[in-house]
Amino acid sequence: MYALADCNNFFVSCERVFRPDLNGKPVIVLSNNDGCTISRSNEAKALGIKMGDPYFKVKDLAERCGVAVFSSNYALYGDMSRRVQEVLRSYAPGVEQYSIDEAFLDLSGCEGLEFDAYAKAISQACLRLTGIPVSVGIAPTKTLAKIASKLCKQYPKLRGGCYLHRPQDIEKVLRGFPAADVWGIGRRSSAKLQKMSIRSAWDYTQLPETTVRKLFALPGFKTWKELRGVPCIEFEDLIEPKQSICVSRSFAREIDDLPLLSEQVANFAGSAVAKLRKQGSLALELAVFAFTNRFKESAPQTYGSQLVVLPEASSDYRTLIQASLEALKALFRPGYGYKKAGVVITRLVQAEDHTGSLFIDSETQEREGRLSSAIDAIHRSYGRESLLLGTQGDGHIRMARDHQSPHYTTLWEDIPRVKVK
DNA sequence: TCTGGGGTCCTAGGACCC
DNA sequence: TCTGGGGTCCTAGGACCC
Repeated sequence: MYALADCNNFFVSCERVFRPDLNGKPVIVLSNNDGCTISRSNEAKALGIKMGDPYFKVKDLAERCGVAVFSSNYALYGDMSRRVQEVLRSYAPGVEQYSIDEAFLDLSGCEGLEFDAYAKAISQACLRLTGIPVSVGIAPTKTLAKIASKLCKQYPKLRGGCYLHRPQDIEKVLRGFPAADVWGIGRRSSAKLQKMSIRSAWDYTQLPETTVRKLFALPGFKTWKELRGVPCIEFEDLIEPKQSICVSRSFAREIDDLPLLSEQVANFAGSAVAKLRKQGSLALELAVFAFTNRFKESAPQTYGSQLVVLPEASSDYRTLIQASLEALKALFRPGYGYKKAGVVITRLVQAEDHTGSLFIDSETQEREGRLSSAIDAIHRSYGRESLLLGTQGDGHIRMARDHQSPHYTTLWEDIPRVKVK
């Protein structure tokens, strides 16, 4: 058996932990730059605010209906997520953190348990110990566990826990569950199913195997089997190092000059390197991309990306930031207003597995390594923004975040910033 | 005026080999 | 009209997830 623990309206719930006056009221959380709606309370959903709705389109409605609006506060959400995971770990030998607000639990070896009561117990423990409401579904496959957890949100009577295992119950649930809402069936596949008059998850399970394989390939076939109770999506509780790391942002306004854009890109590269170093990897390639505002149809559009193959696998701040600036220079076209840019580092290798090049000056490398480690240490003690390289920006293009809550549970956000040239 | 960010897996097809 | 056959590796892009 697998459990899926899914935090209800997670970002909104995090805000409510410290603002209990907002329980029962409409609340939304916005993406970076206060751009889109990315989390909604049930009351906000009832008002018709959709996932991904641009804020400027729902602002009037929100003001009219007294919706509490928050800018996203990832320091808070990350910390609350960690707390929920901690509770979950006390309930299962294996926990796979699937996303910031979801985790799978491996319940093999727990066969003697009363699973329905267990699901409810996990949910209640999360609420009691973290303040976050969590829906826990238990079923023979991950895909069915996802569905079971969704049922908890639909039916408050389940009190946060649902055990779905008897074939007749599974059939009944799947008959009433839209195929488009199944984990693994996205927009494209839903459209195909729609055309075939396949509406419910049950209809999907009744398609012949060969049809599924042909039309929906291996991923669709796995989903088909999982819905039929045959587990085939593996449980992955080992945290593998990332194969690629991307840091990108939209800007509050368009940027048309290279020096200013360079500062931003240097910042993105710096953040990406910090993540790279944290997982103990080295990068062999780095790419920079930048593009104009695609919603502004009257303005000339451009999209540029540039790859740099590094001479040697590296996790050195200066090397990678330098490379990102060279790439940006190569792709930059004057006369365009860039709205978004990013840095992607790929071809990652683990530092301990890496065989160095015969032709590299190891003394220089050693010095670079010590410098980057010193930067890490300063960041750990005084915050990520306490020390920047001279090429990095100091926040000319501030992100719009007009509604951000305090960082209730984490440090460093108010440390004054020092720029060292 | 104002439209997010960060990942993984799979597959078709191209390049290359003999 | 007819244009060998079979294999591997790599990559870009599609589809999906939150």
